[in-house]
Amino acid sequence: MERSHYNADVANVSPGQTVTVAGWVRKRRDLGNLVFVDLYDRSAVLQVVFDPERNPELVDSASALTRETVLTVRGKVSSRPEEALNPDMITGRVELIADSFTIHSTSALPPIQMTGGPESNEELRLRYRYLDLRRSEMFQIFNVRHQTYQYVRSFYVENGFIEVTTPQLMRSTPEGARDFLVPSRLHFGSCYALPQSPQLMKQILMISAFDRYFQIARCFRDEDSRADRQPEFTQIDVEMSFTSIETLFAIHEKLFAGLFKSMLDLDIPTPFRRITWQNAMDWYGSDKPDLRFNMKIKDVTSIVSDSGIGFIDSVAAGGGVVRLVCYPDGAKLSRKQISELENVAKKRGANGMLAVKVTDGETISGTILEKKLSKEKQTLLLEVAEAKAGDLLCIVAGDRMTVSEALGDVRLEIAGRENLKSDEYEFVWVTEFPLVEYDPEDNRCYAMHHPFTAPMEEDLQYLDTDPVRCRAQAYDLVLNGVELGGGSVRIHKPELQQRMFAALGISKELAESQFGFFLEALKYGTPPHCGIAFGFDRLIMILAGTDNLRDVIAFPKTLQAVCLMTRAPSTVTDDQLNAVGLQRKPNSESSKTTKQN
RNA sequence: GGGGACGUAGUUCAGAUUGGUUAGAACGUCGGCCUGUCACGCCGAAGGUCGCGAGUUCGAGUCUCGUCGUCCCCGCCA
Repeated sequence: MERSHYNADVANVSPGQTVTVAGWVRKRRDLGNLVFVDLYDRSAVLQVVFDPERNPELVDSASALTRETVLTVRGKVSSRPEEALNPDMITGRVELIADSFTIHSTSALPPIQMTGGPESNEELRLRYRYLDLRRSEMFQIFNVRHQTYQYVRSFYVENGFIEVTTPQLMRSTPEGARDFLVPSRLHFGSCYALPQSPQLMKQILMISAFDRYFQIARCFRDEDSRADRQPEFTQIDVEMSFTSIETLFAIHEKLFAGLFKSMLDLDIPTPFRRITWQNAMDWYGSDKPDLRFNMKIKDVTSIVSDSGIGFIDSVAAGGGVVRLVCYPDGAKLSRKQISELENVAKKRGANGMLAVKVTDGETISGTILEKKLSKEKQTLLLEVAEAKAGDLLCIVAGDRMTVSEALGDVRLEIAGRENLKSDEYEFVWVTEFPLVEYDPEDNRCYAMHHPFTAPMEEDLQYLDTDPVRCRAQAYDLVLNGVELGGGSVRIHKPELQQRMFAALGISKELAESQFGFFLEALKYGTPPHCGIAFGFDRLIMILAGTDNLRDVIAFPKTLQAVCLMTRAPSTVTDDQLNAVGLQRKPNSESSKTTKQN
């Protein structure tokens, strides 16, 4: 008895026909002699009827059909009586009159909530992931994921990209995230590293004349997890030769507009907006601005300085800035609510936040600003802030970066509280990222994107003397405050690559020993190329409408990077360790690991 | 590495401020009844190391300390 139809398809079968369906029992409703069984498969729920007038010999045995029993049922499709139609079910106009059924296996009582009611807690869901994934909500998410794989693949194929699989066992390289190491039996004491991304391999494919490459690649980073970060994740990885940022942007605008049309039936306008990194920081206090609402940060340094307000004057004298966001109708806030808002700013490093109520369109009240600032300057301040009566000005003073980031968080907090975010999907390219970042602890610069990113032509002059001043030909694609992906034009000349390493304080010797193979490759005719990579899991989160990254990964890890279903990672035997030349260290760290197993 | 929240029947939660009889509810499970249910209904029953371990106390789900686990944030994540 093999399945002839998925449950959902039975809705379209004409009554009287015999079908065979298979699935799991969701629920049995025993009305005495009349028994209904909800059978579900990945497509839908179908009501199976055991009726003493129509299949008397089966009614008794239907009592065995408890929750999550697996069975195949053959029966006749029947139209439901008028009064028994169920418009909430795909199959609600029909039901299956069972002729015979086979129980394949029964189920222990499921330890998680399978349907209806409040969802079980995530710890249990992850431990019993196979049951969790059996829930239709979860299947829907993975169907979205599946369709997105297919859409993305065919899009790149249609646009002349070739899919190449790059190795999972790679060479460990310095810079960037911590590597997951894979010790080797054949090379006693040596380790492979799992790729943080296929970065160097895809550039090398450009050197190999592949011209347009893509891959849906697995990546691994041994760093602490977050709500939107897993140690193991998937990215759409792309590289292109002999082309421009303009073309790369255009192709990917087409990809995302098409994908969102296909998946969500949404018309995303193209081209996407663009904003430089500096403007994103100044206006939105973030390198991944959420443009679903406006509320730009405004600079008022020149208006409020020299007003005899101590902390402001000293900030301005020290080269700092005074900036604000205007909280629409925020004057209504209680002292406590304002203090909570101030804490948001403080958490991001601000020393404090001045909250100023706008009494009418022209004056402010309740703070030192009212006393110290002239009428004209108050009016000017409100003009710049674009404030109206009843608004609240949230003012922060300090160095430019701290103020931006603090107000960026305040801006998001206000939008969250007041529900200011529209339902739109606001894509934006953030461009001209800084090339490097100075790290005072290590007294050196680190690449903001990665060390193979090309500086902007006009900033090349600063590369050797003042690299922090260089902007990079690097870009991110941001959607509603989520970083979807990022990329850059790469360095394709060995000399420039050497200068870049020097700017990062990486000696010739170190560069040679760590990236020698790549520097060598660059010598053999490297085309100009650029690329980008997108976080596939985050994209699925948005398409599936979930805010939990673990929901879009079939078998995810917890924040502690543990798989609750398999209990990975586990300790291994001394024999296994010996084989690869490793020895257990008898300290508290290793005994901690032992306890988990 | 640091900060915060949580952990009580199979599940979701109350009970914790103010320590005190036998730790409750709903859903689920099991048994009985029920021929058009689809959150079926009605009657009944079972089901608890209160995460774990110490401590304070005559007495701890409740207070203290430690520990384990999950989540969220900072650091970290080119």
